[in-house]
Amino acid sequence: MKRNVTLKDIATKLNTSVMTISKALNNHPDISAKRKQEVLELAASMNYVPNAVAKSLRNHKSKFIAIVVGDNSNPYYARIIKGAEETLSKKGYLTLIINSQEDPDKELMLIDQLRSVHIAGVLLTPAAGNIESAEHLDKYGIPYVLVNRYLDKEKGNYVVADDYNAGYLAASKLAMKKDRDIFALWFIPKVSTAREREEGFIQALKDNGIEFDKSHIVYGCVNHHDGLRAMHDLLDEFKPPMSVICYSDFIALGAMTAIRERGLKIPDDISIIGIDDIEFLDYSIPRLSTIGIPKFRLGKRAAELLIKILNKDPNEEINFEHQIVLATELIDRDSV
Amino acid sequence: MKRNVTLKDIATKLNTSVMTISKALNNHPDISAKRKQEVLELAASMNYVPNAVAKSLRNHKSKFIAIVVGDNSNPYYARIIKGAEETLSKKGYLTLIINSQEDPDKELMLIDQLRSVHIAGVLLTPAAGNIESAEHLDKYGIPYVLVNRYLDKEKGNYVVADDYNAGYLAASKLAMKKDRDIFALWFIPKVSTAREREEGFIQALKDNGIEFDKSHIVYGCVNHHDGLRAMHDLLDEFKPPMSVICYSDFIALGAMTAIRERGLKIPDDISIIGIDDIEFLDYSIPRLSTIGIPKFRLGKRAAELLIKILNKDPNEEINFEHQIVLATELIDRDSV
DNA sequence: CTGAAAGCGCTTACAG
DNA sequence: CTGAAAGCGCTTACAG
Repeated sequence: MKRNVTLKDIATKLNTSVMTISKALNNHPDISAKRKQEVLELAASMNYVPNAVAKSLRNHKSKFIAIVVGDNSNPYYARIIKGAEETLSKKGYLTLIINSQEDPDKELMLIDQLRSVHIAGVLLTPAAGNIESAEHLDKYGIPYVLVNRYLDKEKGNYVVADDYNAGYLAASKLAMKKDRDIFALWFIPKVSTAREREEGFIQALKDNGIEFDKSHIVYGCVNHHDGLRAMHDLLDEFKPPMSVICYSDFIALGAMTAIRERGLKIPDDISIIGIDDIEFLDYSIPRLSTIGIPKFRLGKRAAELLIKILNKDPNEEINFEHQIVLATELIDRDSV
Repeated sequence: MKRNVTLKDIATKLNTSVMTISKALNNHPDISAKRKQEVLELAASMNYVPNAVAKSLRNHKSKFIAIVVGDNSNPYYARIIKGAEETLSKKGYLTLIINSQEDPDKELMLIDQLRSVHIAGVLLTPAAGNIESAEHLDKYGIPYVLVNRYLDKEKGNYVVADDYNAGYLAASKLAMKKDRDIFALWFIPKVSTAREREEGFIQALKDNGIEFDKSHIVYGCVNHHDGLRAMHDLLDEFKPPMSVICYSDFIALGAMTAIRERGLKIPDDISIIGIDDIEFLDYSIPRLSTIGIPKFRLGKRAAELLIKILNKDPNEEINFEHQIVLATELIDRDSV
């Protein structure tokens, strides 16, 4: 690694002090216009870049922001990350990506590792509803914003989608098919998105005069493989016509495959709806009806909120909290 | 941000010097076992974490590695990132994610920004064949490994897939359908993957006694939207039956949609094959035949190579280069 | 085996 | 407007 140009190098060339250079470069008022001009030009010609590490050591803060998700290659998280990265990068922050693999222990370990790097802040999607990571961040005074999932609906800073409404809209759509029983392929109930979506869909059914049979919900579906298996299990036990509401598009994708493998037709035999609006499922056959979750904006808004918190006047008395809930919408295609 | 525990805090409690603490914590030989034990216990009980920023300033190196890609939310890159992150994280490195948006200017700017943070190394997928970013990294002495695309086949450190073979395999498969002309929906030729895949497919056709008509290749397809539009254009001009080789699965996805919109059948009217093996296309109808690119391993191997370079003995005379090419394979499904 | 000195590159507070 | 001093937390020599 070659040595970078430092303030001292510039000062030496100009026969002046490091302080003068620092002031010129940082728009300090106590500097003559002439000096400033001179310094700026030389610095540029020498390809000077400030040493962020030294700054960080001196100021106890950095330009690093970590985003913690289950898996960056899950298209859902990938879009959230993109939204966050774009905003952060524009504001001069660098984005650290941390995959928790939905493992609370791993997540906690990684969060602790962040303590050592003067991280400016964290965007956190808590693994499996894990509350400890957030507690550690609080304990060490690292600012953070929860994204996608909240831990306590009434507390802290978070940006989530209106998951209750997502569940409500999905079930309302299915409720229109009066001739079929309703089943649900679901995620792990510990997570806020799973609980909210479930409450929403049960309420929607109630509002449509349908009492949901609690034994018709299959928990523990994480990915499309689970959706496939769970749908087959369902079809072993129950007969079409039926309706299926899926916690996620990926689960729906697996379920659709199972339905096809059984030689059944969508939506003739089985109506199915997903949630998330994963882009490429617009290309499935039939095109999957789903609920749009603004993934990119989830990341973007969370990043904006975090930056706002970081720039907050430290003398400001009110320790404000922001609980932002983004709207969700029905994307009605051909599977219901 | 609360103040973290420092060496000095520990030293004060133990009535000794900072140096002794540092030595105890870093397995320095010059320290008594008793002292060491004592320090280790106290440090743990005080929740001490070393200040990586101070270390970095002192040692001129950090634990940050940046991965530069076009778009982290593209499933192709997302898997490469995952492979890299997993390896880096295991070795104690933190992964910075940088989206170039395939814009060479933006990429260059971001790379320059990395100079300021004592970055340990970079994994680079050069935007649109941009050579400047790599030159800057060379200039500033920042170690890097190219991933997915190379700049000069004979030079530098890179990990790529055998794209020539990918093109060769895809075209060989299509060549079996003797009754139809072959067309290609392609990416930008500046990029090594595009050139290699093209050379491979043309050679395969030659080996099958087919002279490829150069006017049958449509360049400039980046995503599925382009694939859709390009396929429609093709169908305006040419009549099925025909075969289409697509630079990527995403382009193929768009093309398949266009074909469906025209009321044509795959593979009866049109044979189509992709490259990349994007996971969910296993669920398309019909299931897309494609060429498997080991995306995860691309990221993993590149990360491993970079770490090897970083840990290389600086006195070692030979400045070794590694040009790693990972095998690709036909994934034969139902679209040809 | 222990520790005082110097320095990584920068900025804050202060003196001139 | 200019600059000498001190310090952020650590480690590399080096002296005892």
